[in-house]
Amino acid sequence: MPPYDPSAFPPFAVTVDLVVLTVRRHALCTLVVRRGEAPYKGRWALPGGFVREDEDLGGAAARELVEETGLCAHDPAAPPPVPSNGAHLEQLATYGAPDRDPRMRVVSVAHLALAPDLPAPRAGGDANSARWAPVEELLGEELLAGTVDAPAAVRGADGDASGGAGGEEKEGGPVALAFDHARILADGVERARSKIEYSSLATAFCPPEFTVGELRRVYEAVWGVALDPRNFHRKVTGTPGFLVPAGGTTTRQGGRPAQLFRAGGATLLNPPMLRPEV
Amino acid sequence: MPPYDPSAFPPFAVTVDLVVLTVRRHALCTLVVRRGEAPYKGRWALPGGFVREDEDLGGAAARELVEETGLCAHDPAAPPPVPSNGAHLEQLATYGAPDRDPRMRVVSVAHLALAPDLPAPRAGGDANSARWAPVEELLGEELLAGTVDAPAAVRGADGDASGGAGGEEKEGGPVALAFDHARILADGVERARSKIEYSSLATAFCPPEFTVGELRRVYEAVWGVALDPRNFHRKVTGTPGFLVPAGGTTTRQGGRPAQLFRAGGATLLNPPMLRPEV
DNA sequence: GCAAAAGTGTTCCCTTTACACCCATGT
DNA sequence: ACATGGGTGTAAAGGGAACACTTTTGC
Repeated sequence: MPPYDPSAFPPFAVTVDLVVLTVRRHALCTLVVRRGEAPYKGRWALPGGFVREDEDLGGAAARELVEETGLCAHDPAAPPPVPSNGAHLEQLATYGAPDRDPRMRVVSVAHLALAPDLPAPRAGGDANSARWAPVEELLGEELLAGTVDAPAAVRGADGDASGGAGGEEKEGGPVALAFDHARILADGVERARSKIEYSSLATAFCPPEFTVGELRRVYEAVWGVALDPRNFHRKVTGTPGFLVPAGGTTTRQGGRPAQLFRAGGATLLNPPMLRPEV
Repeated sequence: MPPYDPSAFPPFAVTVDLVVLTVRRHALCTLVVRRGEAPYKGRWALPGGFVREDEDLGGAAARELVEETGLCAHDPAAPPPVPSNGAHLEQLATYGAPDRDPRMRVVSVAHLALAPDLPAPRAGGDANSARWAPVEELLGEELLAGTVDAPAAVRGADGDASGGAGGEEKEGGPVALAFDHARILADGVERARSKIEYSSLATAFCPPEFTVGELRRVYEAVWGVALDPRNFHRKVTGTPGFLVPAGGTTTRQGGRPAQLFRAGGATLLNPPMLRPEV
């Protein structure tokens, strides 16, 4: 191993990118911001920014999350600074292909955040430069692709980088995310989909007090399947420590009043919730 | 987001560190190298090195793996350059606390490699500066600690960094790994332990052809439990695509000749192998 | 009354588990 | 013969899937 002579290793810029997921109107959505500069000017991108000189990676992600959404995440690795607001934040993966940013060598440590339904994003005061986009809109069939090859949209984006094609995009059509953010988003969605199987993470999508039906609709939105309400109810209420009754009831979903619950202390779900085939 | 002016962001050094796991004599072992320089001079550390200017993160990890072990990893993300030798390589997590290296700001992208039992490590030709160490020796009860707080050994290592305490270590006693490598190793071991539950990853610890009993002993070594040989046999041979008969038999374990198998194409094990409680 | 959502009970079936038992080799 | 590990059979217990049915609200 060479000594740490500054000329002995190449300097990198290190950033954090955020996959912030939430469930809105029965659909899994992610926060995207519109780029104001080249490359990929005018394209949607995941929020993110540079890691500061004296900042931990998780701290940088938590800071970006607050800046973009006002959410205070509950990061178990960094308890002192941030008051928990119920949101979940964890490291996802790191992306560092040499050509992922045409300007320079950037390594991005992507983080995954799960948040309850929020009113509206605010990106530095500019309202219409940030939005909650359904992931299905951003990732067509790419989600089904394995980790073997880069998704087609990313390869295409590389081709016309900073060109005219990415000028202004209309809502409704399929949008291609900037950089390799489609890959990052797909990885984040897959992480969330698999992790709610065996953990209590799905409660991070819910408000502090929620009903069993609301929790079930989270699973249905994230997995894109329909679950049997009766078996689901038995499963989650029968797992000790998973849900604790909050005391009240609500009829905000219509029908018979439903008991309100809070997330219990149990973080692992054993045996896991089974995701139906196809 | 500020423009990519080199003065607008702090420069980082980016390294890859490797958690190379193997099973030797019924024990889960990892590859460690002895540090020849301060800080932590004389202490054991995970192998690793700088990411080069034009190199992918996975490529850097594969290069380090070859340099340290001669293994050619099968990285599904980078098929063209490296011929597969059966070893498994995947990204683990990224560690970037500001003070994790006292000399400068270093972000390390840790990777996890699983390898079959190898004859002996060679670290740049220096034989006794690298060894396979049982993970139980390197991590006492820390494995049971959650991700909440840093393990005690790491905090202690920070205290007497580059001091006299780490001069020469005898074999047999508990050793404290350099930097935050105890945390990285613990995370890697936990990843391996959980991932063999629901994937065919345990076959990466075996030679190309292996018996059901040998595969079972891998599970037993990684999990540290005893499994019922009969039920294990039924489970793995009954899962379609998991194992394919190689045609021959062997008596290298003694007793009745056992059928030889290869790893099948099935990469996911469903339903998963259940890890016994405690 | 009727629709809608919340819960409960019950049956069937598949998997896991535990263990009795037999098989094929080395010494 | 006997120890050792490989492999099959079988019965009991547990959990998931499917679904009939009751409960409690709003309209």
